[in-house]
Amino acid sequence: MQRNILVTSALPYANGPIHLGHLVEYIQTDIWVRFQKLRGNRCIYVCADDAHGTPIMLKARELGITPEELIERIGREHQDDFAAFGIGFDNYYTTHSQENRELSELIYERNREAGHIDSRTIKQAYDPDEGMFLPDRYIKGECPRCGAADQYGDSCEACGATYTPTDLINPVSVISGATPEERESLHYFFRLQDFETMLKDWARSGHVQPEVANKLEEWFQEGLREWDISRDAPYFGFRIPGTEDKYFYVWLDAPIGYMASFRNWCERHGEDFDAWWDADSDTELYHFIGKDIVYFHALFWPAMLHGAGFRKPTRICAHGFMTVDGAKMSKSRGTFIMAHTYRNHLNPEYLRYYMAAKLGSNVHDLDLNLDDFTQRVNSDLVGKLVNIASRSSGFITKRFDGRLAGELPAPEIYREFVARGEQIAEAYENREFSRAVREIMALADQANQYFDEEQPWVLARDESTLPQVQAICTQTLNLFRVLMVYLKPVVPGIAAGAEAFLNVDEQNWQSVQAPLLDHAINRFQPLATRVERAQVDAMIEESRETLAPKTDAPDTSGPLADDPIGDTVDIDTFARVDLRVARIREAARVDGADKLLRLSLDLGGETRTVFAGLRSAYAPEDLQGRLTVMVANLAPRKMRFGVSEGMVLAAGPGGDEIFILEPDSGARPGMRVK
RNA sequence: GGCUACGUAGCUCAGUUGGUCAGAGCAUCGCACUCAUAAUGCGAGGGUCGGUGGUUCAAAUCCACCCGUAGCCA
Repeated sequence: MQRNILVTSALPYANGPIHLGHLVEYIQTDIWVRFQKLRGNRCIYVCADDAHGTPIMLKARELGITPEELIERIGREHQDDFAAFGIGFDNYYTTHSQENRELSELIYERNREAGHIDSRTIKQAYDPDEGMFLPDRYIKGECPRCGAADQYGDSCEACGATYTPTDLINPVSVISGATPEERESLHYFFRLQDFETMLKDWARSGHVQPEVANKLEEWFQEGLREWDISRDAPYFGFRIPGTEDKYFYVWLDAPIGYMASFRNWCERHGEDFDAWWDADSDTELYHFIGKDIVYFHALFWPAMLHGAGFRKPTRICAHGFMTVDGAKMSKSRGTFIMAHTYRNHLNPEYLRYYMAAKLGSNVHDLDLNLDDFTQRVNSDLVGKLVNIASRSSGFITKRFDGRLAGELPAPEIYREFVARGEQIAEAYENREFSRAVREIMALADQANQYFDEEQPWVLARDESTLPQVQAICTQTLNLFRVLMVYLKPVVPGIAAGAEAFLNVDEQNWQSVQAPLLDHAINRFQPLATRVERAQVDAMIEESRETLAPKTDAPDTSGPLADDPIGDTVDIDTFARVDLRVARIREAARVDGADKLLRLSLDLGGETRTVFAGLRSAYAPEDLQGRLTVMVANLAPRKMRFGVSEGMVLAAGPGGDEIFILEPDSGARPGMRVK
């Protein structure tokens, strides 16, 4: 029976380009969708740009254009990248659409009528210069617990404390630099707690992965709380009906964007939208998302839908993040790779294959190991798979005028290949792509073994055994055809090349039931070429050049824009800061502190203990023995872990981008820096 | 800090309910072959399954604690 399946990927935010981390999700989703279509199911894949919110409003202002112009421009870039990676959306739309406005209002109104919306006045930080309320991430100040400078309004990256912006010491608006005031404002809330019973039942009945269900259990135990769904003007989004200056929070209309994109598709294809979204619809709804947005998709989203009388998702499929060579993607290391940079150097089909070879149905992170990538693509795709056609087609073309034999010499092997298709299909269906790829490659090994055992190149030397050569190659090419169909969801481009070579129409899962016999094929041309490590290196180099912190002209989005040069000070003020060269004698992690390292600094006659927030960027052993610069006359500060007797100088925004200062060779501990 | 996961050969990963579970691919080494994009086939070496305790006749597999890694804390 044909299934009707609606599939979504999370909406990319319209303020920056697509990178390899994004692509894990779109490639995973696309493989599943292509598999469903290949199996003969009706599967519609929709997505959209997530176009609303404060960051987009501010980014547009920074660029001197309207938000509409910004999201239009970014949307085009996104779609261009997706097309290059073979992501076959049935519809790609934007959340800034009439359909989305109508559906957002409808879902809100229905929930409000059912009593699931509250409103009340809350206090919030307000930027008097900009005339706007400030999200937590747009306020910075000193951590109230450990005193670390330059921390965001919601949590401290140095000590991990969480708090509200009003707790910050010396808070400033990131936008204007003004000191935020506390002001009152009326906000609207979605009563998530009304849906507790329904959500528990839903979460426990197989709609999410086990790991996700565990996480949801934890949230249930903490108790569900209402969710603030409104934001004050100015805001780029949809105004809440019945208000003058309140807007829907971007996360309210983002998932509704899935519906809106689908409605847009329905209108253009004459499809009945309601049949897919009514509470009792028998269609399936799959959402592929990253593990970071489970809360929105497995709690808020089903609750909102339920409250508005719509159907709930069939399945939430969460995946992990991508790392490169075992570490978080890093701009300075060149491993923060944009989709566009990748395709300047490498074939997108290879990334699809590599990801498929490592993706399971779990939420584990996926590591792109660059050496492994190169070897795996060359070995599996070129050496094993494509090689089957390459090594057998020459005989057919040269000796038999491109014609396959009339029957298979080993039909039992062919039947086994066909039979194995069900296990492979099951793996695809359960999103166990790595298992599917393993099975396909095991069959590819079998095909190569068959060819080796039969030794057609020996038989070709004798006229009398020539018919056997044709039979063997016919068998081998038929095995190749089966394998290409099985791998078609992963590498659609290579599969299309194989179809052209085999001179057949577009293949589907059923096509392999009957072998290709007494049939003319085309001359073989390389369907995939080997990857050279130099290509990978060139890609990394380009990433580094494009994204590493720049030192030249001021950039509208560079460090100077984010953190403008401070007020002028006179030389005497500066001279009061006593900077000294110090050697790092010891560096060690601090138990209980995620961000800190304990450093023993030799000042040439005196040793100081300093706690520095370097752990996210440096391993202790990398620091030992190095020279650096410290503030030697900073007042000691008592911390939870001991007293810090100074401060080490470092640059960078944080995370893995922290760079300690190091004097030129020849400097000795204790020397003054001036 | 709390929580959710993860830590198995040099690398990337499989290992359903505890009992041929110590495996695969790649890499390395040897042999064979020459049809093929130096591709393929056969074979070999390599791991006290993060650490320490515990439960059990039996643990990579269950429990506790510790170490390391990632993410979440609305």
